[in-house]
Amino acid sequence: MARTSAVQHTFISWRLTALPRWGQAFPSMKLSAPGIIKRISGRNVLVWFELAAQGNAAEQITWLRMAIGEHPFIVLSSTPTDEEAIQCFSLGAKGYCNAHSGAGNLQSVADVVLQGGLWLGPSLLQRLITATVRPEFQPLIEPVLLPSASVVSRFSEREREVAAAVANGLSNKEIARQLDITERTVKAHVGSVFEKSGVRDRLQLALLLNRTAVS
Amino acid sequence: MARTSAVQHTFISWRLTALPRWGQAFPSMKLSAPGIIKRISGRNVLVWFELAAQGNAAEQITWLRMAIGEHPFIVLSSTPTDEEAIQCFSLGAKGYCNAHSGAGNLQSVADVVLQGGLWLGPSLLQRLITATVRPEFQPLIEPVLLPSASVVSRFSEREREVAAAVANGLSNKEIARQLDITERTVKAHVGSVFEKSGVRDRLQLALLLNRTAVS
DNA sequence: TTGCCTATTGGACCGAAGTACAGGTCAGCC
DNA sequence: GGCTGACCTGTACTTCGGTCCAATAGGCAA
Repeated sequence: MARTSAVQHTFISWRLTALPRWGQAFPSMKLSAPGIIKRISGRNVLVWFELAAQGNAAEQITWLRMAIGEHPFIVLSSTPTDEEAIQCFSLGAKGYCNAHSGAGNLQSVADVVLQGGLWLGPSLLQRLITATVRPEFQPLIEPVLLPSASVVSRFSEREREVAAAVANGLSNKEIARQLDITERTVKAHVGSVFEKSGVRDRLQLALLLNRTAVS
Repeated sequence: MARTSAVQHTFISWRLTALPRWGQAFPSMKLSAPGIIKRISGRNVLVWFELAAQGNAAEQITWLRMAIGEHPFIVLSSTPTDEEAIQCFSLGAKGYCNAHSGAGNLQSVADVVLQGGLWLGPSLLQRLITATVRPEFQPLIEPVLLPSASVVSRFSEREREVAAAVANGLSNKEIARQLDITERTVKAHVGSVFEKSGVRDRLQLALLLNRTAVS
């Protein structure tokens, strides 16, 4: 719960009434008005965006995304509905919850999102479950959990094997033993995997393949 | 139910004993051994992957994904558990079910997945439902994507910050810049984080915090 | 005050990771 | 036959990661 400390929480809202609650959840938070978002910099930024009651959600979020770039964002709605939630997720939101949620709740949401998850909220989750029985609903989690298949497809057989090993945390020496080749050869494969996937080291590769990374 | 006809079902398993059952469910199915998956081509492909009893699931799936690319896959386990299911879903599985399921059951699973849904299985589904109804349970997705809360809770503030940075793939030098401290100090924090969480290097830490493989 | 924890830093050290340059075999293809 | 790509290995080198042995300083509690 405390791990949110390194994160810059930026709330974007017209209202100020919820400010104390937000401040309680994240002491280091910042507040911006929707009209005057400046370029948000830094690595660990989490944006909380409260939908204006009037106006449609899609328009507001499209606009928001242009303002904040690639930072993950969570949508707060004072009149949440499942339809609106789905709309938000399809526009890239990482979370959707009631604007009147308490501090503890917000922290939970943040924790989940910062770990790369989606925060659905109980109601929508219920529907998602229903959807496993009633297939007419569209997938929700799909876009999040999927892999970087496009990158991997360019690996050779051997490269795939070493990449998988790296993604599981093995050292070069261990991979060498496992595949019964020289550590030197492992390095060669690892190197070309880096090149093909455009990462700089094994950690980033692991994050990429495990679909976690942010950078 | 009918729409499964156009789909290429590919089963990947060491065992052959279940073959008749699978063939009954999907007459046009194909079988591959895990060691020799060739590039799977075609549009409508659904991959069924049976976990080997020994060896961890994460490793097998990471490997699988690299072999099959973007095709959706369903994991079959002869000893299914909720924990393993969760692990599979977080690695991109579209379904998780008992390897001994009957033909009719498999067809249901296929239907759901082909409609874009997720097949959770009754036990996990039950857990999700319970959690949505009884709010005193912690957020659902949390235990899934979230961490080793027990480990993290023993970190100090600073250690949490550097741990988070490491988990996001930053180098010591970058972390130092970001936190405005010496690289030497970063090393100190990183070191004590390793000790507290019992991992040997930053890659394993990243995997641990991101809740992926363990090996 | 004394002790403990935390944060900070230094220097030295060593092994792992990654790169540059150079080779070698083997298969398929024009 | 030449060409190409995947695979394998070697030497040598630089950089990074991680550890050991220190030290200083602030906060907090017995």
